[in-house]
This record gives sequence, C-alpha cells and structure tokens, in this order.
Amino acid sequence: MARSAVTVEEPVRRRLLAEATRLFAERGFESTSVQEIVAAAGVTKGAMYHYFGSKDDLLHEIYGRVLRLQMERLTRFADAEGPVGERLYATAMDVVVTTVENLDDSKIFFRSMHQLAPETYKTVRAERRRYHERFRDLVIEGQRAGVFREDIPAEMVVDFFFGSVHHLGTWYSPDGPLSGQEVGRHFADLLLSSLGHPLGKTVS
Amino acid sequence: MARSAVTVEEPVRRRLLAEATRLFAERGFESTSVQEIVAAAGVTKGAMYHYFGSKDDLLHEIYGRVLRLQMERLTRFADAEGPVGERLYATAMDVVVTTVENLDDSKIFFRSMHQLAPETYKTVRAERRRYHERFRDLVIEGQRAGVFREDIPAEMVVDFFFGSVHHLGTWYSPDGPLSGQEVGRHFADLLLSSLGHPLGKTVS
DNA sequence: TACGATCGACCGACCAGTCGGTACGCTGTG
DNA sequence: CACAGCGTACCGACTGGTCGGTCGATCGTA
Repeated sequence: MARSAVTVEEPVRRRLLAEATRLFAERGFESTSVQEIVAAAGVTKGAMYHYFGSKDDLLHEIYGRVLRLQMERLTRFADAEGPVGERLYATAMDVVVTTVENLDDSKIFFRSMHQLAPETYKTVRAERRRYHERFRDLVIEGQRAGVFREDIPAEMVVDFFFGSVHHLGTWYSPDGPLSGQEVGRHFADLLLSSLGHPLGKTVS
Repeated sequence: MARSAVTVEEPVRRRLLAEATRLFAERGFESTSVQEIVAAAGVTKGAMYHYFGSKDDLLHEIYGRVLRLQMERLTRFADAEGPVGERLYATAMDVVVTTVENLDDSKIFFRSMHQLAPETYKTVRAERRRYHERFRDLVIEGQRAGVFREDIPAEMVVDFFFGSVHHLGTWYSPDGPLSGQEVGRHFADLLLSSLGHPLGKTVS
C-alpha cells in the first residue's frame, strides 16, 4: 500500500512539465499563466517555484528535452552503416516520425522560442544549429559522392526540408487519415527526389 | 503648408499599423504592449483606440493586408498562359520573393495566428485554406497532364512547400548573401524536381 | 525504542507592477 | 454648431514572483 502510493503516483515535477507542455502548445507561452499551469497539475505556485526557477526555466526544460531526444536520434541514424542515400532517407523519415509523435513539443519549439531570455535563446539556437549542421553534413557527403545534385547549397536544402518538418505542427493531426510513417515516407521521397536521387522513386 | 501637412506626413493610422507590424515581428504579439506601439508611432492610446477597436483588431488588419496581397499575386501567376510546369515554377518563385519582401508580415502570420480571437481565427484559416487550394489545383493540373509525379498527394506537396516558405522568417536575412530571387529560384527548383519535372533541372 | 532536530516538499496569502480598455475633455476645421 | 481626431487620466483584472509557515519523513542520540 505504502509502496503503491510512492511509486504509482506521478511525481509533481513531471506533472508540471507535462501540463505546461500541453498548455503552451495549446495557447502559447505568453498566453498561459503560471496559475493555469499549477491548477492543471493540481498543485500551487509554491510547488512550481520549488522545482523551477521561473516560468522561463520551465520553457527551457521543455526545449532541453526536445533537443536531447532529436540530437540523439539524428546521430544514431546518420552514423549508421550503408550508402548515404539510404541513410538520409532513414534519417529524414525518423525526423518526421519523432516530430509527429511529440507534436506538442514541436509546436512550442517554433512558436515560442523567441520568448526565451536572450541568453537562453542563444544557447537553444546554438544547439539547434549543431543539429542542422549534422544533417547538412549528410547532404554534403552525398553531393561529394556524386549521388545528390550539387547546384543547390546544402544549407538551403536543410532549411527547405526542416521548414516542412516544423510546419507539421500546423496541419498534421494524429486523428487524420495519415500515420506518421506515411507522412515520413512521403517527405523523405520528396527530399530525395528533389536532390535527384533515385530513392525518391520518381516514375518519370 | 497646410497641404504639405496633410499629404506629406504619414497618416496616424498607417503609422500605427507599420509600427505594430515591426514590433509584433520583433517581440511577438503577446509580448508587445499597446503602450509600446503608440509610443513608437508617436501618439497615445486614445489615438489607437480611435482607429482600431482592439489590439486583436490591429493584428487582424495586418492579416487582412497579407492575405489580400498574397491571394492577388497567386491568382495572377496561376491564371497566366503557358504550360503548367512553367506556371507553377513562376508562382512558387513569386511566393518566395513576396514573402521575403514582407518578412515581418510573414513572421507575425505564423507565429501569432493562434492568438487571434476564435472567430477571427476561423476566418483567417478559411482564407488561408482557399489560398492553399488554389495552389494545390495547380499541382493537380500538372499531375493530370502527366508532367508531375502522381504517387504523392497534391495536398501534401503543398504543405511540404509552404512549410519551407513559412520557415523563411526564421533563417532568411535581407543582409545575408542571398537575394530573394535567388532563394526563390532554388526553392522553385527543389519543388519542381521533387515533382519529377524537368524544370527542376536536375543534372543527373 | 523513544524523542528532539532537521530536512525537503509544498501551501496560500500577498506584493508591486503591467495589462487592455474606457470616459471624457479639448481643439481645429467645415 | 457639429464632429472627427486626438490627449489625459484612470480603472479593474491579472501577472510573475516572493515569503513565512506547515507537515510528514528521516536521522542522530541516548
């Protein structure tokens, strides 16, 4: 009995993070008050400021979680074995799938990033940049190998693709007809074929 | 003298709209106070609430301006003469160029749209939807004509492309090395070649 | 085993400040 | 005189954040 009370109940800190994520994604960072967050988590402001330094800190924690997850998955797929075309295909698809699986995080990320304190903002941007660079290196590798077209800067291809991924939060719905896998496959097809790679399987 | 005072000086209403646009793009809608807007425009709150019903109304006016402009340009390019491939290429390029030319509007649009009052929000979404549909019809036309690949839903191609366009506000800078025309050409290339059309000029 | 000391977790009342919005007055022009 | 075009003064609601205090668990000691 005592054991179940301790282990089963979700800890307050985790609940605060979860509710904050939901509310930020729903109404935006600035439109969500600390009062609403603590009410949704079933605690008071005292509890929140016990676990987090500020409202900004809460947002920062959410970002940290997203960045760590994405970076870990990216490196795993990018550093795998096999031809660069297949690796980029798998990576692109995984990015879409994980984005769709954590759609709230994604919405918050691109909608409220600029609300962070300047210093925190720079840190997040820097981490995001490293992420993009790892992805870009894959594109460059394919260009050097002669399997991707070289007349468009890799940097721009990356911005082009991640724009689409980021936009997912605007239109994709888990209740819709498409699964994350399906969208991922289509997106990866579009990316590869825009790079002139046969894996994009254009019929032509 | 009296004439110049009337005709040369930029009218208050226009100044309010311009400053609001700048500030919303810079700090976001919720983080910009009415006080800051009127101060930047060199007037007081009385003036602002004389011309606009509310802060939301101000945002709505900005949206109306953007939507009218984009819709007008889209129809002009989409309804032109010539093969569908060339028309889509020109349309896509124009979308990028106008987005880059009004980058502040674009930033506001995708970052603060959800802050609108529910009813206004629906109106804006509906207009945006009509815009997407017109673009999608171009893709479908090309698919029926057999010049675009048909194994990816046109709807998704549109979301894919406009995601990239929307994302421009995040990374593009007018002070950077690339002109709007150049970005537009690259984006149009990527779009057309992802559709398997020769205008995407993949070297292969 | 008993019991005071100490700890983290959390509550709830409260603060100074800011927000969007309003009421009303003045002023120049037709 | 009438009325558009503003400025001034102010309101009530709400904000993020603080602070003193409570309560149960744990630990050192006898």
